[in-house]
Amino acid sequence: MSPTPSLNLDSFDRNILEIVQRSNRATSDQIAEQVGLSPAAVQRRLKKMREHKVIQADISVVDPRSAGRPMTFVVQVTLERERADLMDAFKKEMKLHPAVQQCYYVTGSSDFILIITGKDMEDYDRFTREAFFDNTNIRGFQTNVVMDAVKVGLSVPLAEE
Amino acid sequence: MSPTPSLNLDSFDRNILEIVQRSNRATSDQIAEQVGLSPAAVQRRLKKMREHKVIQADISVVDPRSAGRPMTFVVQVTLERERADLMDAFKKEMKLHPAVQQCYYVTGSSDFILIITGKDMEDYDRFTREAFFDNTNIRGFQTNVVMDAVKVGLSVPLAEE
DNA sequence: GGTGAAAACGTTACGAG
DNA sequence: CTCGTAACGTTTTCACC
Repeated sequence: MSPTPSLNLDSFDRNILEIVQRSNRATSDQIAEQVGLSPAAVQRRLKKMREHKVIQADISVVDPRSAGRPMTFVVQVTLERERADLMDAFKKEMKLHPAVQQCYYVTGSSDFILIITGKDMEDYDRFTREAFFDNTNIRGFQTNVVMDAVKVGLSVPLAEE
Repeated sequence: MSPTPSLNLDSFDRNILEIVQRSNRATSDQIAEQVGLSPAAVQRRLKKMREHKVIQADISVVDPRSAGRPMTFVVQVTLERERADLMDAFKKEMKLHPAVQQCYYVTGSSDFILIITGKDMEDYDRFTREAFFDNTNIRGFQTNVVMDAVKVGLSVPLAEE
């Protein structure tokens, strides 16, 4: 369940990660200079970290507005029954649905928290019908409209320890 | 307020974005073949989209577990007063705090929704003290512990229109 | 881990549509 | 204004130390 790729990261690796998770278009030369290694060593480490899935992906971040999806919603979903098979079906549906940007299965007041993007309210309304109305296992959901995406990112701090 | 860089994207651009937001390490040759353009044309379009901030960033996604931050929390924060200056201060604090991966200012039952990463519960507890306890403007907060990050990403669908 | 040569890649100038 | 082709400079990759 937790195939954490145990690859021991030293402080060189962490410094490299700190840079590429801000910009993976930095050249090995630039990175090498900042971390105090040769360009080839930087590349070897990056290759290893990609192989071991320490670096999970290398992506371009697209402006949602340019993509014609200026609205973001945070949705809390509560299920009727927490049956494993029904939950798996729900997870699968969320993974496949293009409007779902993020989906977390959580403890607490609700069962799932979703981050949804859409063109407008009507678009969101359509999503809720498709995803929730047909699903008899959904007890209810609560929507928060995002007015300001104060901070958005996937970067993780790598400091201490 | 909304400096959407009006750069009209045609279907070539959208196809290119669709590829690079999954993997920006695809070479121009690979992209060119898939979209039906020459490698140079692909590069030119990518350059333009980066200049116009249609592509906001190019990043490596680091596995939080490898980074020593295996836990994720979704936090709903309610403010005491919605005063502009206090809110701006809170936003600024969230932007700066390394544990805060995402922060949304929302309408609805709560005022802010945060995605927090941490090493363990103790780590999270420390965060709440730092960020919330000292802040007299915070009425309360509710925590959801993430058991399964079903879907995580920043990709936006680019279909229709 | 470093070095250097070879291969792959991105960049740019040019002519054409 | 944008394409494709081709020459050019840069970056990555790989064998070797």
